[in-house]
Amino acid sequence: MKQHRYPVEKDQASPSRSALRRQREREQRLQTILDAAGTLFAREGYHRTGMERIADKAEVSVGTVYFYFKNKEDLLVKLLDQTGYELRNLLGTAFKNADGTLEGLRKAGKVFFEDFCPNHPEKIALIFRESAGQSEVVEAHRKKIFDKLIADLQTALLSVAANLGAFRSRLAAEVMAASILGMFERLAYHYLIWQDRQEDLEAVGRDAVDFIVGGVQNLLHTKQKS
Amino acid sequence: MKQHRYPVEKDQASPSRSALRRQREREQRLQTILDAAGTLFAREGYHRTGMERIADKAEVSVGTVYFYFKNKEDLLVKLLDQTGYELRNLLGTAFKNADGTLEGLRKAGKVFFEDFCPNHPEKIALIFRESAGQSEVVEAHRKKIFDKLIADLQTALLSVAANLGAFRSRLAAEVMAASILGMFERLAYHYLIWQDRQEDLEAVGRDAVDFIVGGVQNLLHTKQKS
Amino acid sequence: MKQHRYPVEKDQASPSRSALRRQREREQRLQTILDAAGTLFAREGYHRTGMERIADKAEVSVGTVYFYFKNKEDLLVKLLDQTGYELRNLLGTAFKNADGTLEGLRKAGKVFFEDFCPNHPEKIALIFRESAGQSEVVEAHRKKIFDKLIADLQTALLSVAANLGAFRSRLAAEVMAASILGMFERLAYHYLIWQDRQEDLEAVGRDAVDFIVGGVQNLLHTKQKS
Amino acid sequence: MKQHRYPVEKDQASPSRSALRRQREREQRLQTILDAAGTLFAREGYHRTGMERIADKAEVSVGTVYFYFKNKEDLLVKLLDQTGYELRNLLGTAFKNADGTLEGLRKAGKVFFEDFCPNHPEKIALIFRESAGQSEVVEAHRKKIFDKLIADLQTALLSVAANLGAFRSRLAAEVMAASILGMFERLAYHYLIWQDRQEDLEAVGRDAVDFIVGGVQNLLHTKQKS
DNA sequence: GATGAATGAGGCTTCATTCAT
DNA sequence: CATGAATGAAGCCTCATTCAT
Repeated sequence: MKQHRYPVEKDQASPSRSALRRQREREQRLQTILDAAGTLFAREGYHRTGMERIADKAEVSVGTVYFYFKNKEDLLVKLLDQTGYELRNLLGTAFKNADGTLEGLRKAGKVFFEDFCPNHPEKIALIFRESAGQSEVVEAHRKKIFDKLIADLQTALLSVAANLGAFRSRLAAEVMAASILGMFERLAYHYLIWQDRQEDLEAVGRDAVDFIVGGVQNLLHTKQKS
Repeated sequence: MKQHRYPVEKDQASPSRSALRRQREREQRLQTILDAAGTLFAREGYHRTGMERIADKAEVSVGTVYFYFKNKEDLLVKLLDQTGYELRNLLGTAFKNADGTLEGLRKAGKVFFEDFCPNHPEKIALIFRESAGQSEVVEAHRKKIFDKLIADLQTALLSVAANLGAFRSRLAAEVMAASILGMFERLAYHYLIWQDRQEDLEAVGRDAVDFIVGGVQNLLHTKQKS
Repeated sequence: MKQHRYPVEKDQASPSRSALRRQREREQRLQTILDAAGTLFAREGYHRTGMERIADKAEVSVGTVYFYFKNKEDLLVKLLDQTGYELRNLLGTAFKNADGTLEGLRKAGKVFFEDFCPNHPEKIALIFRESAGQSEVVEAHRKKIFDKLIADLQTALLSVAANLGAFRSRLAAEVMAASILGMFERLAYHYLIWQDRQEDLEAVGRDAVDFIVGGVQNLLHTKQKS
Repeated sequence: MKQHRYPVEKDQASPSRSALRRQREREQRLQTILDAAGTLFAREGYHRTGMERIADKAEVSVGTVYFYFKNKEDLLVKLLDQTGYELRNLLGTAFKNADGTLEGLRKAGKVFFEDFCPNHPEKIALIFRESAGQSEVVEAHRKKIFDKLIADLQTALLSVAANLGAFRSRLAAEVMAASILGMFERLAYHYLIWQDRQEDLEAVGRDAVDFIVGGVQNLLHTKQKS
């Protein structure tokens, strides 16, 4: 069954020029469709967006959408995965540039609120709203993405702890990681989607990071008072 | 066209006994339907739950559901409002019993993670998943609920600040309020819905509260005690 | 899940008059739809008949068709079963009126070619053409129907043998039963569907029966020469 | 518009060697596609088999299939014709080798049940199931094939009658011919497709032939020997 | 008030066929 | 000749909502 073949590298040693071009065009078209779907899902909602609308916006036929994607759900899953990957990359890079100190978290907050949010509000809507509770498959991907983000944050927190003293409780790192994600989620949604206060995002990010830093320090052993 | 009359109090000075009984039965039935819908929405998802399914579970006919609720969306909105009201009450009570100190936040965290979460996991699913991005009307209600919860938290934080010194930034209180809500949301969802770790909820709540306390202190100008 | 409820007897001791009427109307409507589908399937072919056409012909909406039948396949299966049941009844009755002799077969042939064929050509098309190879489920029902018809014929043949002497081979009865069914099938199809020679049906039936009688006798022990 | 040229013999007096090779390759490819389609139609059903599936199995592209065949229906028609031709040849040969006596029918039965059936079950499925009621064009070809088979059988029966005495009725020969075809059809389908009793096929064929012989004799005016 | 049969617009998906490369 | 991406009409089915009884 040769169905829904995603671009595969040719086995040939040197693919012909035209083959390369076709390959490129294929990926472009796939991304065009994905973008169209992403925009519409964020703007109109997953359920209220019909496949025909997506095809129209991507300037292809319905059949073409189905040539590149198994079904509507597949479209959402791919979009979700792409966004999750992007987000992880973004935060992961921030952590790497300042490992072992709280500087990593500061950078991550800054890049999230000052870069990601204003530039990709539709991805915020997608990952934090449209992908919620749509189907078992989508939910599974969502869980995986969130789990990975939490794991990354947890790792960053543990490397901080390695420098500044252990955490006071068994779950502290995991709880903080999930908390930080929750904060980012609700703050972005609150200031970007519900209220349109892009101009406040920088300040929000600063306060959020300070809040996080205070919270993290309070869960370290070296600190005494609570 | 038939109007959707919701149960209204009789204007009579002293309603007859049978009128009272009817009134009570009416409210009971309404709540039965609401409960059925809530359970199904949380378990199967809003869109995958048909009106007939709800009627069946409530042991009434489809027509009856439409007698009590304008439409399916109305069902979700009512459910959402009810849950929001409950949550606000719960947290508001916690704040009142220890106003002006961080003790209010501690109590709120405790009651949320140790009472609300384990007893109403379906309400967590409803308010944090099923009500997300279903329609403009639902989203508006959702926004209102979240705004109120944030406002409540903000008020509580400001009364803390009144005791312990002002916050360092204009937005601090609002940001912290939204952050706390986001934390509760993601933590509850993470530990209750995605993983089934009810037994950890207490510890999670403790760490979350400590995290919050640290965060709040870090955003105060003067920070001595809690 | 209270879906696709077929008319069920009320549990009440004495169903109200209106309930009885509704029940009757329900069965009538179900049959109306079934008839519409049967006619169209036979005339246009199962695959070339859309659900909308069926609904139109039955003067109901598409939704109503789906209220009474699970899906298009269900429609075909019910039709097939009904036809199979009818056919079995018809032949079975013929056998009963003359058990133990070849007279049963004669009667069965007569009733098939002179009653069933001219009166229900669309059922011939349905059972011998449209139901062939449409899906696993349909094929299973088809097999069951044919198996039963063959079993009935076999029983009749064996009761003949009980009178006139055993068959010469282990499989003889089964083979003859299937053969007779095949004969009826192809003859009906040939003279009724492909050529429109209703006027010949009677003669065809007579010859067919004589052929069968000769065949049966030739497989009995009592006869010597082959 | 492109025309669908079927491989035609070159008009040249002596085609070049390479032309010959090309011609051969063309026919091979055509047959490969036909075989792929035949297998899939028999196994999965005509409607449930997509053109892409056929192309895959034949290891060519969809476009290539359309180069050799006008459309999907054409594929089925060609397959059907091929099978019909094969079957006629088979039976015709049997008749020729023993003309004028019932021996021809015996041979035909033997070759059908002992050669054709076990070796080409997929062709049984194709001619007796998949080609039924698919479209007017297919049905027309099917009718033509059956008509020819019946005509052949009728001829054989009449040559028997010429030896042994006339048939008792005007339609007898035609009825018997159609009957025999129906018997073969249903028996093959019953024992080969529905039940997998290849091992019984020989015995089935013997009984069937005896049945036929008895039947034929019973329709002759004078009946002595076979 | 309650019932549940009926509605029909709208949604997703398939697949035979075409045609530029 | 061969390819396979693109097309889009057509099909099946769901389900929120209505309304006569």
